[in-house]
Amino acid sequence: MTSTPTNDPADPSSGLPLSSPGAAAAELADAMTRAIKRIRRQTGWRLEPYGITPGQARALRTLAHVPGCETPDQAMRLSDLAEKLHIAPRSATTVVDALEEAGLVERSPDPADRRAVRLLLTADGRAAVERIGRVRDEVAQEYFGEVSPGDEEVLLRVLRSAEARFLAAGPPRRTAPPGAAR
Amino acid sequence: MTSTPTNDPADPSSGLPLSSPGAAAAELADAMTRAIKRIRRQTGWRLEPYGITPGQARALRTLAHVPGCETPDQAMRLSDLAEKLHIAPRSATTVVDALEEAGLVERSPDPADRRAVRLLLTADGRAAVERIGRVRDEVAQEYFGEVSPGDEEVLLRVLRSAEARFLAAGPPRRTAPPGAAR
DNA sequence: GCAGGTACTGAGCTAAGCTCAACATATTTC
DNA sequence: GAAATATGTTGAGCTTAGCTCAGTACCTGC
Repeated sequence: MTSTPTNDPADPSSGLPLSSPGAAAAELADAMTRAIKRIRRQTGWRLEPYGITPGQARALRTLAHVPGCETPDQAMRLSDLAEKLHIAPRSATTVVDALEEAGLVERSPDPADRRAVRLLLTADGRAAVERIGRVRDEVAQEYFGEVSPGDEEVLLRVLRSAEARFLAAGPPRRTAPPGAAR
Repeated sequence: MTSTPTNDPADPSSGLPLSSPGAAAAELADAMTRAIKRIRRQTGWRLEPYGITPGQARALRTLAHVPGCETPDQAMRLSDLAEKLHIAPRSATTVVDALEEAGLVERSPDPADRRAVRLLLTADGRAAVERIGRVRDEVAQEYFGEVSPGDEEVLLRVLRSAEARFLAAGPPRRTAPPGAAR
């Protein structure tokens, strides 16, 4: 076995010879991608019987995340929701339409800006959020439950610091770099 | 720490006293979800100038992943690709149509089964795979580059063992549990 | 040598996004 | 205070990535 430091990424399930400097990091990303994909799939399946789609679950969790999510002067606006979900405001309208139809949120006029709409969780909405949380915890527990507390702490620390560094690096760029027009 | 099992849905972006048994695991899952989302977004943006969509990148990587991916008797069949991508065979047809149109793969008759089609990477396809790999490594490196080798090892070990346990637990169930029809 | 299964594809559908334009309301400017 | 401009939401219509169902070509077991 060679002892060169930066190759042999320990084949994940077979493998090409990888040697580029980010290969180990990429493997980390791949492993996380697989884990997350499975967790999301499971979670989606388990919420299906309740008529909650993954998109709705995301939206509800996002809405519930803001402290005063039941009072018309603190709850999110539709455009805030859109931004948080990384979708266009117009798309958020459709999401909210469905949630309102299902009785999980309520559009309420913003007392301070009559153009805007505040999105209040209904009682059913809160129940749904709780159910989502339970399912999410349950699935995550099944997947990561055997991880030792120490390892868990390492993971969280690493993920948080990577996240912080990423966020500190400024807003993510979306436009293509200059030279590379296809 | 209260021991009531089901309250405090625990906001995902700051550490709080967590109450439900899977909450810490769920936080791990959330942190990974955010990381992966950012990485995928970045990767997608950086491949855009080359006209490679995320779906194509996934398909190409999957195809390239099999050893004899250039010889008509070892390369993947369309149905294998579908299975690996978790999409219906009919949808794989469309994906492959696009890849073939772009000159990245070639449909080749299976010498052993004239119903089947083998998907060969063209030279351009191999170049694309390499580009994808480079971009992926680059992005992952930017995100996880500062993680110490020791931590990296912990992460990989944990992810792999969780994955192994999950896979060992049998094929994931897709059907809803009996009682809960909505 | 044919009955029934398997591999792919054509036609047509859905879900979840998008843009563009319209409308009502806010805010700023003169 | 009226006009111009900006902002929050929605209607109409499009795109993308998936789906099912049915059809055709091929394989295999009897």
